[in-house]
Amino acid sequence: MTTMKDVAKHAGVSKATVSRVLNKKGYVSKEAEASVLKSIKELNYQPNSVARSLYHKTSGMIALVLPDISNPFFPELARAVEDVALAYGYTVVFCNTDEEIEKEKRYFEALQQKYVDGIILSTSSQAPDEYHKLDLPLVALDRFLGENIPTVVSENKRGGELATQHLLDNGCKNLAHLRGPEGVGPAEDRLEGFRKVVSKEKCSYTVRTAGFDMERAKQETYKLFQDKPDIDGIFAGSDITAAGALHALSTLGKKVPEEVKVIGFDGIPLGQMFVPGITTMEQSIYDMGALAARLLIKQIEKKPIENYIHEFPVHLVVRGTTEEVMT
Amino acid sequence: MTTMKDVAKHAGVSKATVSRVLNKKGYVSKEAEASVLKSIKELNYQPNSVARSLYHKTSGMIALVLPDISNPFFPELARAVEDVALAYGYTVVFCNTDEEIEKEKRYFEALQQKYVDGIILSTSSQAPDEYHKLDLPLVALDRFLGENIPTVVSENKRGGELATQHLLDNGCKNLAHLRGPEGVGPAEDRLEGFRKVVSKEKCSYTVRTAGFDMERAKQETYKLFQDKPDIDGIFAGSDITAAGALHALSTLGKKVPEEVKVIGFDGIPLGQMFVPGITTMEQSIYDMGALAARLLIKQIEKKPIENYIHEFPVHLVVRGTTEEVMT
DNA sequence: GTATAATATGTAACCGGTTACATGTCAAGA
DNA sequence: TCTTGACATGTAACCGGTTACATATTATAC
Repeated sequence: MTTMKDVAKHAGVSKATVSRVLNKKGYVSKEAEASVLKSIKELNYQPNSVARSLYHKTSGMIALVLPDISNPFFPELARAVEDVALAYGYTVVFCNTDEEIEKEKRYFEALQQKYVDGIILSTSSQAPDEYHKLDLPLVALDRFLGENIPTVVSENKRGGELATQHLLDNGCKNLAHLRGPEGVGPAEDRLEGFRKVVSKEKCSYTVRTAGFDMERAKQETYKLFQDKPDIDGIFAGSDITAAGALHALSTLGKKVPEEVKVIGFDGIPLGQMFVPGITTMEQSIYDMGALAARLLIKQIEKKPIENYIHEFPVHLVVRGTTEEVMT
Repeated sequence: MTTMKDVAKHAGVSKATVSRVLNKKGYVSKEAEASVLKSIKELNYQPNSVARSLYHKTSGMIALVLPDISNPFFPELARAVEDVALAYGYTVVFCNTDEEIEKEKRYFEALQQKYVDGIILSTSSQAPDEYHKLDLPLVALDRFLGENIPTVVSENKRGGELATQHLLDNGCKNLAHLRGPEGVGPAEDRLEGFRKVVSKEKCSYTVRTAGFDMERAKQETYKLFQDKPDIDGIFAGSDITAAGALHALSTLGKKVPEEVKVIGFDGIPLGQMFVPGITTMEQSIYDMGALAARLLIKQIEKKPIENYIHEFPVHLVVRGTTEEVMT
């Protein structure tokens, strides 16, 4: 590896001058600059970013902390973050916490020691205070961590309302909501939306906790129909949950959408791969990830942030599980 | 941030002694050690890994270079890599190249400047020589890059054979293979397996390129049945491709598995979420990722590697798209 | 009792950049 | 002609660790 010293010697100048050329800072004569640039080329010099980090106390790295990249909701988010990061010259480190506090803490320690410039959090295991203690630029993505942390979320409550309304509009009389994990913001908000609509419309309903897990959703659906065989509309807390429900319904011999209608949430690609396609409340997953990354980089670069809460609209995407549509 | 200097002062020793305590290297008296440890606690000192990196020319980071994390094959792989990395104290940086040489090159530059300790490559855009020039520990994952680069792959050819044979065993007479992208190793190997069986069995067959893309697979399937309406068995190059085919078949009104049987490849979770479940050649995705990470770390830590080529067996998982099974 | 080895610790250089500061040149302005 | 400031460049300290080397003390051996 050629270092700045080598370049300096080769160009017949001091390290300082080389540095000035590289950073376009301070005064450098045309001749010196030309000479340095030539030497850089000839020696194929690449500045060492670790040395730079040490001095500047920044690393050009941002971390993406999420529960589990193999949950299909996250890859697209991660992809968006990485695309934006790349465009701005940042590198993305990713951390799967499985929502375990211990793992999260270990990551935070390691990340701080590496001078990561900021963190995007899609988990919420710890108390908000902990996050502030980090004294690092943060962005909350798909979670809410506190007033003064920039936040990017979907209109989950409204989505819950719209999804529920969609079932009712399609003639469902007995609704079930397979809700996401307790304590997880978006899941709570979707439930709230569901509650709001069913109580206003005074229709019969039930709520079961299915996490965001396909297998569990399947089991809960079996139980659900054991208890309440007349359910004709299911609002699943996620598309994965919907897939689980559809599985169970298929086994139970219930026809979708004729006998039971199902709507999911998220708008992950899985939904349109399914046959029939899963009706869902689509989130702008990629855009959310991209915005989160941009908000983080803004903070890192000390640029002002106008809004702290960014709520993305959700869109009803009607597919085969609620209406018989042409494919 | 407290530094070693602070700790040294507080403990009444020199930086060198603090370093010795931290690294358990060289001679340190019991008293000095106790004093240093106490100071470390009291000052809540955390060593700065950037400074350490600068001296050691290593970073404790490994990079995972893949085409696109939002391709459902990769999240599980990434997860496995990250799990192992975490266990060994490494951090994972991830890089989506979209199989573009330019992107890949930019990443490599950035990674070298950051002293990444090694790279796991699930892409193959560049010529093998380029990879050797890096002079960094490498592991090829799901791709073959050269004899002397440790490689972790599935038995793709054998998988192709087994999948094809499974269709024949189930009575298919007119086969189609929706092959993966040209030039991509696993896709070529699966095709080779397909060819081997169909030519031996002398059955009618056709091959279409569908990439690993659902929409394209759908379109190719439409075209396929336009040309050859009597196709009764489809070997899709990936589960995503299979999903696309199933979509098209549903639209075409072809009954699966009665009229047409479909088998995919990969064993991604999508397959079992589907109704009917997608029969597939299952790869040990997680195990492959985990092994790749271990092989990389072995190289980084200069431990001997016994085998350079690791071929994981594939397993036929029979689901609803080839046989009518109980769910 | 002296040579020798093991133990203990500090000093300073180094990793590869960045930059405050000192110094020097040269041209414009008084 | 002398002052002043823009321009140019080098020296050295610094970021926060690590370690070769020097030095000092104590224990062991002969």
